[in-house]
Amino acid sequence: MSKAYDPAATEPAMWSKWMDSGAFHADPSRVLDGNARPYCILIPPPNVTAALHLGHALNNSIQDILVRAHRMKGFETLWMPGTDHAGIATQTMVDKKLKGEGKAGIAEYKKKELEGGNGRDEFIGLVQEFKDEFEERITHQLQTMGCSCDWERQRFTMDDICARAVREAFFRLFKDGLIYRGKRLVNWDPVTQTALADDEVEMNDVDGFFWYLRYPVVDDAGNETGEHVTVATTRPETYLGDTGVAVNPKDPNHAKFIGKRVKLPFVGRIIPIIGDDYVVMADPESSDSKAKFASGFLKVTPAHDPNDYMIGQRHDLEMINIMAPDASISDQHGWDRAENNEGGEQFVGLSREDARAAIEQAFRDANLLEAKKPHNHAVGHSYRSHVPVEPYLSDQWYCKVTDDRLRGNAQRALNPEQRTEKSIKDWVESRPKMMTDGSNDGTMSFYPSRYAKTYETWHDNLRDWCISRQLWWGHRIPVWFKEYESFEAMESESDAIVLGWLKDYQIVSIGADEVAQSEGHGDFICIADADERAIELLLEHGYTQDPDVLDTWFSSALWPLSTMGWPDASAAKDSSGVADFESVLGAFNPTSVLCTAREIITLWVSRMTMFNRYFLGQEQAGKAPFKDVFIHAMIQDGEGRKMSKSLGNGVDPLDIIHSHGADAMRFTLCQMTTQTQDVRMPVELDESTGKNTSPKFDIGRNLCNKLWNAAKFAMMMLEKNPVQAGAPIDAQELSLVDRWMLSRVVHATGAVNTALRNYMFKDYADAIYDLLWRDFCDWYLESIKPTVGTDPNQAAVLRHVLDSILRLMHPVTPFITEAIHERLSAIPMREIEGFGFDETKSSETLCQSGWPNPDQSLRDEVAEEAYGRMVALTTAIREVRASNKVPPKRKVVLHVSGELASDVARWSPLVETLCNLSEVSGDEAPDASASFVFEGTEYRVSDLADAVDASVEKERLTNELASLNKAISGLEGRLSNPGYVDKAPEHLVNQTRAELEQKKQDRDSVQASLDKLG
RNA sequence: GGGCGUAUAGCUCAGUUGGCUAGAGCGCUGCCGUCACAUGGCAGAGGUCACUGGUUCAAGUCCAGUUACGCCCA
Repeated sequence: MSKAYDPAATEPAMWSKWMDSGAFHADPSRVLDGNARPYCILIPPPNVTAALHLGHALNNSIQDILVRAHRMKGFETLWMPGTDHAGIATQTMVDKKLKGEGKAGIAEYKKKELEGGNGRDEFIGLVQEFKDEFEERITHQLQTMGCSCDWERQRFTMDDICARAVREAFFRLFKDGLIYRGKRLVNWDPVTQTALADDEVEMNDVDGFFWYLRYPVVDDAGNETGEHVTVATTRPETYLGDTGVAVNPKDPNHAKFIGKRVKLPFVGRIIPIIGDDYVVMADPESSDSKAKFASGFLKVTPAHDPNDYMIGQRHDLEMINIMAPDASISDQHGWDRAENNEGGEQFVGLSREDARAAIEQAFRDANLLEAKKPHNHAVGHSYRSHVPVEPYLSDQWYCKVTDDRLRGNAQRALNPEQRTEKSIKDWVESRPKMMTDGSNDGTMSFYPSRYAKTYETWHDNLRDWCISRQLWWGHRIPVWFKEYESFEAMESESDAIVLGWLKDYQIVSIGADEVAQSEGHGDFICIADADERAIELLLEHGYTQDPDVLDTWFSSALWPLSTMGWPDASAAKDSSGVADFESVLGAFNPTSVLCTAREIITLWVSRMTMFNRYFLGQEQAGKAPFKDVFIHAMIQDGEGRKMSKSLGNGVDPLDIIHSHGADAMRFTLCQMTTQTQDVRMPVELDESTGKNTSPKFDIGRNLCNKLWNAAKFAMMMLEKNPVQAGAPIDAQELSLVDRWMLSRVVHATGAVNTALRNYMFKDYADAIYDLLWRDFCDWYLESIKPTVGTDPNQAAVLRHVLDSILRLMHPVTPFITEAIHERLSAIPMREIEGFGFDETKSSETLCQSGWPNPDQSLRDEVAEEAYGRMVALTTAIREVRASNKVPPKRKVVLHVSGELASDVARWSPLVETLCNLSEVSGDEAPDASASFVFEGTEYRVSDLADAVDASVEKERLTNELASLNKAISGLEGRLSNPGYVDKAPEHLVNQTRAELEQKKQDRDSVQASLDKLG
């Protein structure tokens, strides 16, 4: 074995070994036949927009830890891999990339499409290429990290199997009335020209203004009365679409205006003044900025502001859209300028920014601008194009997630212990059927539990989900539309034409409910599957497919279903060639745990829960798609900033693997995964490679090197003194150090199991770090050096312990442990009673070997106590050696008598080895010796050097005396407090008394040594 | 404005149900070229646990408030 561990020479070979052995392929039949318990994790599919960064590395490392540990524990384990098409992100990225290369961007392809060309398909082809490239790159990254996914089952959210799930889901929701079309205000991105979901909007603070505009009051005949009202607004350009002015009816100063009318300057439109509680009354003294800046009059623009929209609904105000899709002022999209024009044309065609300036100027010139005050406020921006989002009236498809069948079931999925008191109360009152036996409710838990609250409150404030996107890259909405001349024509024709041909379909006709505000008459037909003939027929009869695509999260929400072949697993089997596809859903849904970051709770966790429960339910809702949801920390750079390309602080996992190795990266990330919400990773630029790195990964690299060398040494010893065959060894008959080491293995196994069960990844890392480094290397290997070459039982213990360490470490450092195991497995083993492993599925690989399974009762407290005393003695001797500057190589004499002398003799040769003693003597120490205190008694070491420096010795003892006196007075203080003696638990009081006694003895011994020095 | 989180050694973080003389790794200091490992070993220095009150025999830990920072939602 090489002197240092070389990951680059090891990792590819181990990966091939795993792939060849088929170790990662899950067999659902073993679950369905009752031969194994299932363990399943769905990968949060990374976007194909970019390569993975360290956040993904962390996310996937912990999944792999869980998956590998459970595989070794004998679970039938499936880790489902895949990637996400990430609609708007990928489309934008490709557009940018094309432009950057001087090629035609999406605008050109849109033009081509409008002109009757094939622009859409051509552009999608380019995105497809981009996706292929990144899918491959991401897959390569995951595999290089060692991710033990079932790679034969890899999915992509837009592949055929996922597409079938999307169509089926859309159809069923459509048929069940949970998808509807509505003309609503959406978050409109004027650059990408698509609607955005609420959570795709980022709130940014901007320095803006409040403008105070004066609107003249008019009489019944429309003539100005000379009065004015002043509205306060942050968006003066929207005044072109005002259809009312609102006043709070409780407003003592302004309520009298209710019922009057005003005329919009230049526009000429006469609009009513209405009363509405929403309006904030003016209060210049208020600390609330709304009241401080308010004038008491609120301009109401229902087509361009969500709050105004609601006011408009309440008061039946007109909705007038004054903008084109690019957010320029337009009189072609709802504003009939001809009606009462008094100069409004001057603003038409201007961008919203220019219009704002022009309107300010026009009002100022007409003496209608009362004031303009600076104001910092939050403005929604597109998370993609980063421009302010425009509330915009448009026809969109909505998913009625507020329906109890979706929202209610997502809420009810939550473990009742994690619900707040209030919600449990509501639950009982409003939903009496909840939590009855077999309801499938209450099975999902968050780790850490505080995230349950995020989940809960998000649902409380939920609004219907706008699922259509005006994009090209995504699942095309499976709805075909035809407009008819009249309602009668539609009824007679469409029924006759369509009903005869389509087997499974759903029609929603305009003129019914949600679509009432749309103009004209027409049918929206949704068909159940992609029956080519049916689509042809629809096209032949003048139907056209909706040009929009679905929000990416619609397909992501189906991930637990689509990856498992729902709704048609036999079709999935045929198209994928994976023979056992039909058994997967039954065996592995619900999955065991979802590992993700907190920003995803609302976007994804909730929606998967809704869909899984809805689509897998019959009379009652189905099960939640996972039992546990583990939310891990987000990685930030050293300054607490998110890692991002623009900041240049991102780190590619492959760079870390290159410099430190995959295991080192995984271990470090595991150790960083505490229960906090952010972890910091100081990033350094390596000048020699031009790549980002972080010294934090040294810890993992060092650990791997330590393991490598310890294993090298251990195996060298085992070759010298091979394990001898024989009956299982009774641990009680072993030497102290062997019993101690075995006990440490029992302890560590318990700690590891507990840590993993509770998703405490740092605890897992620390447990194996301590086991390997502190217990095994620092103490065990050092202790056995003189005996392991000759003691056959010790060889058996060493063989066993190293094996156990490899197994416990394998989930986090799979490559190096697999490589060492390859050599170790050639060395014979002898059983030690009670220290078994779980059943090994295939002894060919460590990754399929059984997990250590010692009975926790085998923890040897006696050995741990005795060895602990030996360690304490060793430490005391080392300390006195160090403070007297004894060279490490110098052998010294230990003088002990009484009980300790027999202890040391019994422990021999541990103390001699660990402290480098030439002899243990029962004789009185010579004057040239140094003292130390152990368990309240003074002992001495001699032959330290040619002479002992008395002043150094004196200083050390004086310091020790001071610290002992401090401790004694603290303990005495505690014991002299009657409250403590009376109220504290008895064992603690006794413990304190014993401690005080010990310290006093220690102090007396130290004092005696000092006195001797004079 | 509402919610969540964080504040402990120079740095990155642990610290379960209150029992602590507050821990780990890195970094720092000293010694060590030693035959598993210098990616190492031994020893050491370093902390008013953000602040102010409160509860308690006992507070890093529980409660209230303050300050600073971060995230999410309006």
